[in-house]
Amino acid sequence: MDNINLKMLAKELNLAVSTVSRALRDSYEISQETKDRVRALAEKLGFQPNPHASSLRQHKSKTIAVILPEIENNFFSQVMNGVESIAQEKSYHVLIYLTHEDYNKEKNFLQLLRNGRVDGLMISFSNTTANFEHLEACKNAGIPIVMFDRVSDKIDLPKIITDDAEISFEATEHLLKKGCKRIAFLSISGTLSITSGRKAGYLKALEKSKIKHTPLVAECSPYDEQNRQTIRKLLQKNPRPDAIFAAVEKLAINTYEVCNELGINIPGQLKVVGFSNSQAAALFNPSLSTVVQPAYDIGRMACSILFKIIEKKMLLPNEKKLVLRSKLEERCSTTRGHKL
Amino acid sequence: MDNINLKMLAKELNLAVSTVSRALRDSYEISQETKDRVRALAEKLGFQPNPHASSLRQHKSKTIAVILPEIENNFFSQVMNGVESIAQEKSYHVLIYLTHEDYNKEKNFLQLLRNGRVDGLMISFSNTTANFEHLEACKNAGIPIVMFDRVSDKIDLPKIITDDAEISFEATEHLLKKGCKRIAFLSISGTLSITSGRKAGYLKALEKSKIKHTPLVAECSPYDEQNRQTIRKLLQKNPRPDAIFAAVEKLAINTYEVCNELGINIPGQLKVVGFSNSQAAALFNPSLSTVVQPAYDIGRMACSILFKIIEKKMLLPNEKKLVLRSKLEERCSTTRGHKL
DNA sequence: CTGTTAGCGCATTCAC
DNA sequence: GTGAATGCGCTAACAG
Repeated sequence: MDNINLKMLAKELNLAVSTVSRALRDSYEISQETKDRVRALAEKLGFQPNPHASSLRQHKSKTIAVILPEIENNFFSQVMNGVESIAQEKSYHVLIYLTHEDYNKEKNFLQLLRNGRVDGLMISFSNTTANFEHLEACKNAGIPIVMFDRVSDKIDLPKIITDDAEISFEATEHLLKKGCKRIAFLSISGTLSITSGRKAGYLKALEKSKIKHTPLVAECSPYDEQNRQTIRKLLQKNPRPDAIFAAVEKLAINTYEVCNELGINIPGQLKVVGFSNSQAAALFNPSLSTVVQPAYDIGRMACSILFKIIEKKMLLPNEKKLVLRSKLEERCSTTRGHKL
Repeated sequence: MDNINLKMLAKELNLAVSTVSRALRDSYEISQETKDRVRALAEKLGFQPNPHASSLRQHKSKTIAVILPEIENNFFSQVMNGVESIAQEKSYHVLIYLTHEDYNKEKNFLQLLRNGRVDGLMISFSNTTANFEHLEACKNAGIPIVMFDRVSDKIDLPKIITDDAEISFEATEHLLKKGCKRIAFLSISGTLSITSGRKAGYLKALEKSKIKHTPLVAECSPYDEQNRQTIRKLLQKNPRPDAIFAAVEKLAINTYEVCNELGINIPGQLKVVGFSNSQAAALFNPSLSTVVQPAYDIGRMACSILFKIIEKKMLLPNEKKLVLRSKLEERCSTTRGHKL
């Protein structure tokens, strides 16, 4: 029941603790014979070195942390998948923290990570995060950090992002090309980098268009019912928007729900395009045109770069700010159709 | 840059290390004045105790591990969300490990957890897991363990599951009631508890029905394209099944994809019901009838019970095997309709 | 109420 | 090649 440790192995083998330690770590100073004996016994007893002891001793934990706003979201779960794939290659452990869009939680988590618990961390900010002292504190403590997706330019740290403004411009132009004249933009509240990027792309496309209608921007929340209410109001305006660009997956879903409820036909009366990483978007009624982010790759890249920092390798210039490209998938929710 | 530690605080305050340690942990033996002084300085310097040192000393890590087959799946991400909510209440850290349905990875992960890295662990088996020695080893090492969803009766450990057989019986009867006469059952391969439970419910419903057709069982894989191929073959049989019961979310999605491809009308030519925890199932074309599992609650319960074990509290008899109820959501993919 | 001392289990000097 | 001794940073037992 009590865990075996080096001391027990050493006693059993009539060796010194240090010899056993070295043998297990394949030190060149140890004879093959001794290594074999030691390993055989370790194997037999299922010896597993105590990670806290070696972390304490070596000042490294073989652990990284990922701080996310939420996990019930295809984007973030795909990111996690990517992160984990790299961590597994490196035999690292992964701690996961969910802020639920709460700055205070984010702050507390970062505080807990400030003393050796992890060798590095990756973060995507909550939408209530307005200052970055908590991250600065970790940075100053010397912890390797990578930001991804929801990042900040106010901190000098590597970031992995996507081409939010460009792809949003493209998505909005796509709607314009389909004949839309009153396009609404739905996003989560806050001053998130992705929100402003996506909004900028939307505004730029409107600006560039002949129509130049007043932008219709609605800020949403993390709560489905609240968002449906916001969307209901938006769609009951007169004149009604003829398109919605949802900057976040769940808002596209909420839009569909409200349209079903109000009997608004997509794409006849309203065209919809939304950010989404769900395979199921193609199965919606009608199939949803989406902006797909390379979520898995974001996770892999962010984690790879984190390891480069941990291993004190030099970062290439483009690795300090890596921009991956999203893709617009045109489907039936934006097809040109007769109004019903 | 160098982290502050108790020794530095003690020196600065002209106190003994142990006094500082006790003050920070609010020991009753320390005077209020000293506590205040210590805390003020600790606060000022942003002191955070080294977790490895205290874990080593106290033989506890304030960390639990969750071992999952995958995360890109609404069921598991909701479970994670539930787990995390409890862990956060307890101020515990959460390590996540993804087996990707690979027994060897599962085995390696468990091995890494066998020496103090975590205070407890939760696991849902991979579908390639056929023996449980790896878990037994952890159990014998005295690590608190809870199994959830994909569990095994071969090990005497607390399990949180859902009423797979009952709800599958109900789902199959639902299809029968809608007039289906050749119902196929799609599940992932392996000897998973959930697979056999769901299959048993399906078989029992067929058995009980007047029709008693030969069961149509198709085993699928983790690979979308392979599964679509399996489903294609199934749907090109003559006579063709008139219903599919998908025991796992992604297989329902694959079914829709194949139907779109082959021009098979749902629910006209084929009715579909699938396990799914996706909010978006209601937006499918047609909306998908689903078996919804209480995933978030599974996560919360599993984690709560794990903490009861960690805290050495007695488990109530029903906490050793807790069965939560799933719910059948009837939607358009199973409405009675004229064949096209 | 506070200080001294002794490890937790491991990796790393430094001896021999 | 191997062993003995030291300390990572913290907590706890024992004094006083």
